Amino acid sequence: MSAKQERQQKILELIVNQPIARQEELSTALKDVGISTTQSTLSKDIKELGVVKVPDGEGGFRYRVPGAFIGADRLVLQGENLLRRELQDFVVSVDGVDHTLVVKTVTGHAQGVCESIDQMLWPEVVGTLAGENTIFILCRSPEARENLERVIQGQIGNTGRT
Amino acid sequence: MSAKQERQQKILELIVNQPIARQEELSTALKDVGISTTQSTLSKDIKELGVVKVPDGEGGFRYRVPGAFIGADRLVLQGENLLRRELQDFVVSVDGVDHTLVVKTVTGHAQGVCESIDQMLWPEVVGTLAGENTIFILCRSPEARENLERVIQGQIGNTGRT
DNA sequence: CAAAAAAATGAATTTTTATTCTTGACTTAG
DNA sequence: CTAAGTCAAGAATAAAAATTCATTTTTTTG
Repeated sequence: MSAKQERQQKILELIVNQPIARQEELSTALKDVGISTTQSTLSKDIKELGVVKVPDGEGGFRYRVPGAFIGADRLVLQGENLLRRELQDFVVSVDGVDHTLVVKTVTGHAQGVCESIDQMLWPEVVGTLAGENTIFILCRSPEARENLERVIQGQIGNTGRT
Repeated sequence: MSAKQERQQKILELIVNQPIARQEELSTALKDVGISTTQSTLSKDIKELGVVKVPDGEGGFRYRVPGAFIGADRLVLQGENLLRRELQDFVVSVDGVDHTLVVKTVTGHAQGVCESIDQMLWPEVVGTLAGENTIFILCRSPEARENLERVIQGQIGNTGRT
């Protein structure tokens, strides 16, 4: 596991388990765990990981991993993070015409990927249907389809891995 | 409806329907709709609304309303926003001891509020149980309970309304 | 193994966002 | 009606986060 991967993994763990409001704080927390890095790098990590700064309802802020929870001892992905992984790992191709986007996956994974896509509740998505290795995504407009296509293509390319 | 409410409503609409990356952009978009305000005010609105800036997967950012989608023509709340509304509208009292938090609601709404609490996937929550007007929330520790209690109390107080 | 290419990193900087502080409008109690 | 209090808003500022650019490290490939 590369240094980057280790750091990013640790970032997720720290963020899930304690309220961290600023990147500097995160830097300090990482230092306590023996990982020393700069705000600059953390900003990039945070972007790659899809980590997000949310109002905590007490007048402050807190970084959150949208959809990650601690299962039996392991950090389990959900939502955007899960989807990103799925897209990276299982998607074979993305294509589409007019209102409809067609995503092909490794056989057996269309249902799973589709489920995650549904859960994103993208406003531009009207409905989805998955077979064994193909997903149809009906979008509100051809432009919406293009957008979504671009987003998914982006996720596939931009792995955040080493 | 106060000016503030109108503005905040419009902010949600704009953010859901178009990619907005910066508060200045939002300011411009609002101006186009006849609402003129400053970045300063938008920062406060965004915090109150729980709106969040997320990486868009294409190298940029976009503001999102965590869990809001367009139902049949109306903006429908979900997730944090729904929960906030529910807490504001239905919660009667919040109390607790040791690991367990007890939330009382208007009769008939415990299930609904509990559902939203579950969906938040708060790491500090071990499990929940709802009756008709009472929710039990079992937390990982008494401290976690205190935190959660504070968060919920905060939401109840901090209405974001006028 | 060496050279070339790609990726990762941090320092410095720019950009963006949050907050503070002040002012003015509106509300309420006396 | 007026004073005290609350709320909303913006200007200025402080704080935080993103980006650029130069450098180093790692990986790939010949």
